[in-house]
Amino acid sequence: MDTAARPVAPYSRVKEHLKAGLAAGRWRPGELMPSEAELVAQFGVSRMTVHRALRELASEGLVERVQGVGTFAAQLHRISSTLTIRDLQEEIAARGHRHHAEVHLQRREPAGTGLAASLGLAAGGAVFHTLIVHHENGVPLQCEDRYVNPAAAPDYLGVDFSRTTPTSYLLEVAPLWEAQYTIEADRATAQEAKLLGIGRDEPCLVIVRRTVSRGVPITLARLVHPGSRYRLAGRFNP
Amino acid sequence: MDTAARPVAPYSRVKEHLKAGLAAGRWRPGELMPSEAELVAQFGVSRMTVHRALRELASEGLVERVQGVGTFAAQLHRISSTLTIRDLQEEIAARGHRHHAEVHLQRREPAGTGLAASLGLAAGGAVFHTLIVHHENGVPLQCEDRYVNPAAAPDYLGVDFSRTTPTSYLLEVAPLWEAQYTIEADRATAQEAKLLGIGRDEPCLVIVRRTVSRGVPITLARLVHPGSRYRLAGRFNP
DNA sequence: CAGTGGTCTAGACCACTGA
DNA sequence: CAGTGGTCTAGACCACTGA
Repeated sequence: MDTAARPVAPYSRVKEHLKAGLAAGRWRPGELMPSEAELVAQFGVSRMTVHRALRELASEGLVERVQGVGTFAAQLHRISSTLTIRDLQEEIAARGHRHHAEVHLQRREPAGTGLAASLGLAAGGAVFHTLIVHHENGVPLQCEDRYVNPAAAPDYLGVDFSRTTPTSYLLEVAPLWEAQYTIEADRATAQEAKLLGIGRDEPCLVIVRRTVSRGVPITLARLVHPGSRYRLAGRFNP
Repeated sequence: MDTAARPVAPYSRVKEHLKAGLAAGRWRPGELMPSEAELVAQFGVSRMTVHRALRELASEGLVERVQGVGTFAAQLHRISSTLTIRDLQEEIAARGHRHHAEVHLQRREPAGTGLAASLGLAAGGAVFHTLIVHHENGVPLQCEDRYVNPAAAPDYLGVDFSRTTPTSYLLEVAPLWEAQYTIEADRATAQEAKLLGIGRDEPCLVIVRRTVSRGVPITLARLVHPGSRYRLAGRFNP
């Protein structure tokens, strides 16, 4: 047990002091806060130290800084949250449950116009397509309909997706990526309902995700989950 | 137009260099990366400068640092995304549309056991309850069923929620807060379906959010959106 | 022109790790 | 004990803003 109180770093003291002031409403949103020079005098620390405290508050969205003008309490009406999304296989394993995947489709196809545009392919170019159903303890949890840019993952069709997941494989092939996604409630298609073993009317949580790595589109995926079996959880931490 | 190429800050150059290396797979997840001293020699900058670059990469989750040991390429299997949630009224206004709210309920009630526990109230204590339907251009978009801790917002029952939203009001009363939430697809209750003007079978996106400010529970809200009218969007930025 | 924040340096002391 | 990262300082130069 580490009960020995570690001395708090000065930059952290400054940061917590300002945070507490913001929490107490000492500065209204948009109001001018103390300058670096004032904080230097108040805390008796160097300017680099208060600068770090303020820079971190800015990156957390708690204050806004304008060069030549000053530091302002942030408007808190835009709130960004953290939604941690893990690889499904890993997530199921972490619950101590058994994961298995049924691969229903894994082939090359000609890409339709919209799909080609979305993946940056020439019109009518080939695209890789997989359709995989993921099970947790034998119960279908996710229907993963995925298109992959062949240039980004040329060996995609040879991978055994009963052993690894496309997400995990693509993360290895294209290590750093960005993604945009939408989350909505919708019905499953007839095929998805059949694969998931649910009724046509059952609400599903549908995530559509487009992934880009170093400017190159990698993959477009539609992930359909029975609403009764899956939910997302997250937290705000302004 | 600011086409005059602003000189890139040295800490930023170091950071981008390491980022590019990670993107190119120069270091596999878990692998040891160059030390601060090596980067100082390589780039000819001071240690504070490379330290800042590495600290920012660590806070973005791209590297992991262990004092006394070194800096390692991060495992990228846990990905956290940014989901920006704005006040609904503001979001609708930003689309250039008209927002209006129907207040169906605004009263004090005895809290049930589970609710009292969730809001940190004594069993059987009073709780504030509002039921509000938000419309975009006259179409019901969100049914907001909300319970509020009276201690946190004593004047809540006197607020005119046809003019402001509970979210916006509570942000003013309790400026800094944290929230946990879940997102799922479900059916609306009979009452919600009626208020939203949808069928009992229509899939809905349901967000349940519990908010805490300075350790004090503030509010518990169930936000129900017709799946056909609302979706969430976000992006990953690892 | 005074005041603001953005950044960098060269040096320092420290805690921690593993050989 | 050598090497690592965590932090701080005192000073500097700069870009930018608004009076």
